[in-house]
Amino acid sequence: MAKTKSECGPAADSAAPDVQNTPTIWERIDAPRGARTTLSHERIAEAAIALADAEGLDAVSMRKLAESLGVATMALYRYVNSKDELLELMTDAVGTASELVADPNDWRAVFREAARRRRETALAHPWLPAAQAQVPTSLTPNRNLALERMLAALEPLPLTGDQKMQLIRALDSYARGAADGEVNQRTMLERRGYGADGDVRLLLRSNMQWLLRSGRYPLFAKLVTDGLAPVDAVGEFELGLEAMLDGLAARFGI
Amino acid sequence: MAKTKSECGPAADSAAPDVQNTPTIWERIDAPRGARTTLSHERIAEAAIALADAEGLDAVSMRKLAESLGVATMALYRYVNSKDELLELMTDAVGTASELVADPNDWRAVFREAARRRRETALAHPWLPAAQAQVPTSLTPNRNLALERMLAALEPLPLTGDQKMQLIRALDSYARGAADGEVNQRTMLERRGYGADGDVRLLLRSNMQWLLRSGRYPLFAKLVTDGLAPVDAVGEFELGLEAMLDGLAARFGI
DNA sequence: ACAACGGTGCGTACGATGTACACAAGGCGA
DNA sequence: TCGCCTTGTGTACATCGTACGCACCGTTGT
Repeated sequence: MAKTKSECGPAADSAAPDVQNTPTIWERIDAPRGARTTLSHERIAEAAIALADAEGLDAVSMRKLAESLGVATMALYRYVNSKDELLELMTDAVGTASELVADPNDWRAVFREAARRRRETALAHPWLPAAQAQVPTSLTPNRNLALERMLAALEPLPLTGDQKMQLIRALDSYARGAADGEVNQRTMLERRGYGADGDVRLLLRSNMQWLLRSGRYPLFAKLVTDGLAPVDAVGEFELGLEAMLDGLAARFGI
Repeated sequence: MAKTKSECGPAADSAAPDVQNTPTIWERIDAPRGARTTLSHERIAEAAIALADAEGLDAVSMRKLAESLGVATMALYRYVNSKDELLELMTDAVGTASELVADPNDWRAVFREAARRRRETALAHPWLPAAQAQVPTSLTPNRNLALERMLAALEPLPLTGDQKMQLIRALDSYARGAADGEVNQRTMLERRGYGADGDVRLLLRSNMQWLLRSGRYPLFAKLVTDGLAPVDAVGEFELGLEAMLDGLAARFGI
């Protein structure tokens, strides 16, 4: 994206500290708005998410979104500076943290919950990984909330601030990778004609011809023909999650 | 994407086994081609990657790519059925596995190498995560090669095929998440005007106003004002990696 | 040597997209 | 009630992916 027409000519000195001072959408979003409020950031995000859930991320165009809101296309631009910002809005909005069930003092329970939530959100909104990859974001309200909760859980432990962040980022890396991977796989299954909750082995089977013909992957081929059990997605996610938690706990002595 | 004009009308029965038999590009790619070969999959992938590296993924349009190859736009479509397939080509081509240095019998060394390679590839081609998210792929030649190598490393161990796959996927999840996260962060830094290898704390500083004004993230705010050390990206990646390896090894008793 | 044929590259055209810009309209403070 | 600033509208343009039909050429069968 970033197809702004003006390309910002002579190029902004990329070393200057206060250059690029464009406030993020999150700083603008809380400002009170004037008259005639038929639209709102919330309504826009909600409609966009509904559209993406129903017809995929590609279907989320400014025109279609505006139409689904009963509004002219350009009206959206009073709330969003670019489509990228719309995506930012969407990725934040799907992560509304709702109530937490984990014991806030049990850090492993809190981390587990955060990881599971991330996975579930991604599976519920399969366009999420693509949106996040297209519009790099962190420091978004809901992500910060999750961060804050994890920091709270680590509060009683004897860790430096840097260590806490390392812990959180490591866990987050796993959760992100696992969630994205799973979405990836489901999307692939769907595109190839099997339902999103089909069996991965169907995919393997349909591509086996090519796999076997080039004898380049003998071990993998053997594995496939010997027969793999159906993948237990939740179980596998939990396994990696526990492995990561164990490994981190051991490494930090907690 | 997937903007094919014909939308495939009456809808293909999504349960039928041999429906959607469109061969992947990987099955077509090895077929011998006829006359006048000014183009090739390799040349196309190479040029596309160069373009993406130089000007970002958005700059990779069929027109620009064709121009950079000194060829008409539509010529590309003799090698690629859609832009999605071009992205598939690109994501596979950046992963050319080159020589392996790890002792092929030391599974941890092999896994480490695979994870590091993944991270390095993503950092060298920051558009990769976006491309992968946009066009779900696995079963691509180079990814299968990596898989094969890991399977080989696990060969001497007393594990079932399913366990091997679990091990590999868990490790891959971490590597993927960590790499994507790092790329994400660098891209953000760049967009905000700090160089890609700038300090994350600059980003925090520039958004602190908003963070502090809403007193919603007290712990995080405290962390930031107390001062965080500059992030050691490699060290942090390695830490999570070792934690994951330890945790997995323990869990599988290997 | 030559003809024909199938694979290769080209040019044009169309619908859709993001968004710049100038204008209309509608609610709030004076 | 009047003005004014904010919100919503309409039009226009560059660019995108790609369908379609034609031109070209290397190979192969005679």
